Amino acid sequence: MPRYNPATIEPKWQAYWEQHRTFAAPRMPAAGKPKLYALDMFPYPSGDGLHVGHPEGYTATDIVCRAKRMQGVSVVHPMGFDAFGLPAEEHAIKTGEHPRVQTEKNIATFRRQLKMLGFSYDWSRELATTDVAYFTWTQWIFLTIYDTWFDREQQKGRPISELPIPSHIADQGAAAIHAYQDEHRLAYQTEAPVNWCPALGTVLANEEVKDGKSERGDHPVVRMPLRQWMMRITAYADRLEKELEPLDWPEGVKALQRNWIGRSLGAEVDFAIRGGAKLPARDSLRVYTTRPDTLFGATYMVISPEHAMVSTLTTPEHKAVVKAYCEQAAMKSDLDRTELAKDKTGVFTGSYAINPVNGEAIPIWVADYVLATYGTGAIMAVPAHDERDFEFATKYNIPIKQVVASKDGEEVTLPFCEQGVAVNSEKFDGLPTAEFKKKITAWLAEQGLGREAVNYKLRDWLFSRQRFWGEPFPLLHELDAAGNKTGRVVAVPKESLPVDLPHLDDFKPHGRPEPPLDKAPEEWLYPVIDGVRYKRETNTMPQWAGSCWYYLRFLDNKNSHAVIDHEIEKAWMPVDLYIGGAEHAVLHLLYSRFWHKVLYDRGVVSTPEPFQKLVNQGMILGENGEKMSKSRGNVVNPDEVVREYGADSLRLYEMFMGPLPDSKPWSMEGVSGVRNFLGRVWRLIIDEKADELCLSEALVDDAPSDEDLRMLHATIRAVTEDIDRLSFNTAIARMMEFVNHFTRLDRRPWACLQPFVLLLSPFAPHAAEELWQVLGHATTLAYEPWPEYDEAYLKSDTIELPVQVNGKVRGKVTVAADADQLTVLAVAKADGRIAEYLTGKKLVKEIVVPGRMVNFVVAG
RNA sequence: GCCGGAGUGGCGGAAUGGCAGACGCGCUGGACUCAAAAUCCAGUGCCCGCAAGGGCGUGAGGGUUCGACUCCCUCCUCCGGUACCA
Repeated sequence: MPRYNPATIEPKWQAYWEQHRTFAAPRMPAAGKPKLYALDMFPYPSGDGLHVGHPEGYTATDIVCRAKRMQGVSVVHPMGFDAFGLPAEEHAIKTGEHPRVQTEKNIATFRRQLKMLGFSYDWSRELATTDVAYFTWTQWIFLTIYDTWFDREQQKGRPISELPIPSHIADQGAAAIHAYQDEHRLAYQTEAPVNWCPALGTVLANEEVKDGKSERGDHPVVRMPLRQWMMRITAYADRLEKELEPLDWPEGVKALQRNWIGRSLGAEVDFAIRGGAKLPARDSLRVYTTRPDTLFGATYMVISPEHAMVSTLTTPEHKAVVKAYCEQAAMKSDLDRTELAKDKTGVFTGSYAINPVNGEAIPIWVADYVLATYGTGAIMAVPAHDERDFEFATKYNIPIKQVVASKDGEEVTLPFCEQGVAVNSEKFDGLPTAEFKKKITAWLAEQGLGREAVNYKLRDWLFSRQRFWGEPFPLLHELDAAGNKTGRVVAVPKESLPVDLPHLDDFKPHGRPEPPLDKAPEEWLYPVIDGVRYKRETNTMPQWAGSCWYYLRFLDNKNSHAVIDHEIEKAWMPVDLYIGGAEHAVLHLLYSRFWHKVLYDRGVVSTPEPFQKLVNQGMILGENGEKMSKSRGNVVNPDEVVREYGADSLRLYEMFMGPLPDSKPWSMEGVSGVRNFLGRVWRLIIDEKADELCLSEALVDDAPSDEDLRMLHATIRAVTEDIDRLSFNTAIARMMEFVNHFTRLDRRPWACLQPFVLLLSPFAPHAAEELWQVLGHATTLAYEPWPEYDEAYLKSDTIELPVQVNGKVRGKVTVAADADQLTVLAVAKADGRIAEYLTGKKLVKEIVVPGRMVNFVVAG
């Protein structure tokens, strides 16, 4: 009867924890105690339910939280749902059911599954990004960002009311001032291309488009510009890069972020224009280059098809060709312009630019290998020292002029893109690249022809979506008497939030590229305030919005007066441990950091960074070593694992598979292995053959032997340290050794087994609680003091040392643990086999590593 | 191409300058049983050997060191990310 049966004990303890609110975290960390904010990346509640990948990171944080509570730390460990998302909206389009219905269902499934796994979340802090009470504050933060401009001098976001207004603007009156402010806000409007699918009557996300066709239905998709909201994340590029440095994050993730931000240092150079039909002499073309030292090798210029000067630079005889080329380029998607079109194309404009360093006239081309959105959208092309320019110049027979030679004077094959020394560069010849860059940049600056410049790969963040199921923007567009937008945008006052989603009769696309909220009822869409008629903003926010700041709301999720209470924020932030998938290494973390920095600048939060320590769990692969997916048929369902083996086994197995950050394949036999371990733990303490649940007869009051104590204290130390290192697989291995040792004994000292149950409890909390109860305790072990180890028990009187001869182990000797080196050497030499190896040889060197080994180096 | 991570028994993995393979799976043998399951005990890198013992061995090659899975150099393979950013 009393076999280890997770199916009964797991629900029992889950109910106990819930009833006793065992894991409710205090509003503020306990005074005088250290705090721990341990956070899981909250899941998107998909219709498929929990995946076995989810509990991996969740178990890791849970183990840390449970151990830390027992170590007297104030712990907050919340969970919630990133619940906006496309699938619910698609379901709504198909069925007419409100996306909220499907979303709530999915959340209920996720919640049930998470509870089934026994995580010690404080469920009273639960939130979903789709809760109106939550997105009220998402909208509040949006308005704060909207109300902020970035002061470059102070490198800080400031209220728009503090934006200095130039007098020539102020002179033009209120409308001009308003427009000027709008240009400087961190949230601003622009025209940006979207993927419009006429057949589906909707705008598609990039990932919904495959080869210019819709993924669903394979209908043609066209790119068309649409009014969109952007976030000026580029203003924070420098800080986002620099403030990454001190964070305790994986180096790989930091590198990814740095790379994504892509800061580069170079120079802007102005090339005067010559030969254009109607060009005044002062006109010039500005380029950005990271290699100003190659200026003497510039043999042509390229502007992107979207460059503002395309038409002015095109001479009449080239007009038709250039126009055709630009139109064609506009049709291409980003993908077509990069991957699919490795072959470079371009057309000559008919104009020439004057190279400022040598006065040479060089042709200006239009080519789509130059991006409008990077640098100035124009380049000086140096085919000898740039692969792309080399390819282009070769194709169009443009001269290639070498201006950098290798440092060692060896011949180089062009294009030569490394650093070297200058040649064919007049008075600069012989200068090493780095030095030349500095000199020429200074010279250009002196001449007023250029200046040092920094550029970023990072682009501003396209923040609007043409979707229903997202947070509405709390913004109004003023309308004139004719019902047209005046261009003036007004924020909904923060006191009037939330702006809830309107009722729609159905969710079918209305067939226009404008967002679905354009279908909203008049009374929602056209509010009248103080006699002025407005149209609401109908774009909605992207899924990122809700996940950008949820870590703050967890700390004060019921607050109806503020995003978060200051005192609470100060006391709990930052997040001390953040665990989640590597797929969020760039965007989620970057966006979140950006919002956090704005909130920091605006005094809402007190730390410059939200996440102090970050860990990415590895991917769990299918039994065949491939990525788990329905199509591969190798998906493991956590419900089934729990039914068959129990939640404790699932938790333990996922931690035992290997190091947390590694990818590792699933193995049901492995699950069965840890299930077996839990059975052994059970039998260590419980009499399985008795009719009633009672302690094993082997459990006795005997004083533990030295060996028992050594095992216990070694286990305490290893498990404690391994939890701190997040090295859960080795912690479990050490507990298995403990169990192997004591299983062999038919008299098992109580004094050793009881602390062991506490060590096990963060990993297999249900089994541990049950054992703890059988051991005679009336309440949960969740706050029992964590066992401490005593060095004294770890020491042994004698130790066995391997003895090497020339680095090969040839014997072992036993010596007193505190034996000095001479004694150790003497004992080692006296050993029969070692003596054999030493006789007749010349002893060159003797090495003793105290407590580790002895090595004799012999010759001859 | 570039950036990041990883290559160790039949398998998952351990050891971050000091006995390679902890722990688990699998496999083999034994105990218990009428038998099986369950459980418990023992063994298990490869090669030679009855054994004692010896040789080989951490993707490949080189180097540093008394000693290298671990540090350095060159290269190969796999996984993940990214790609005309001038």
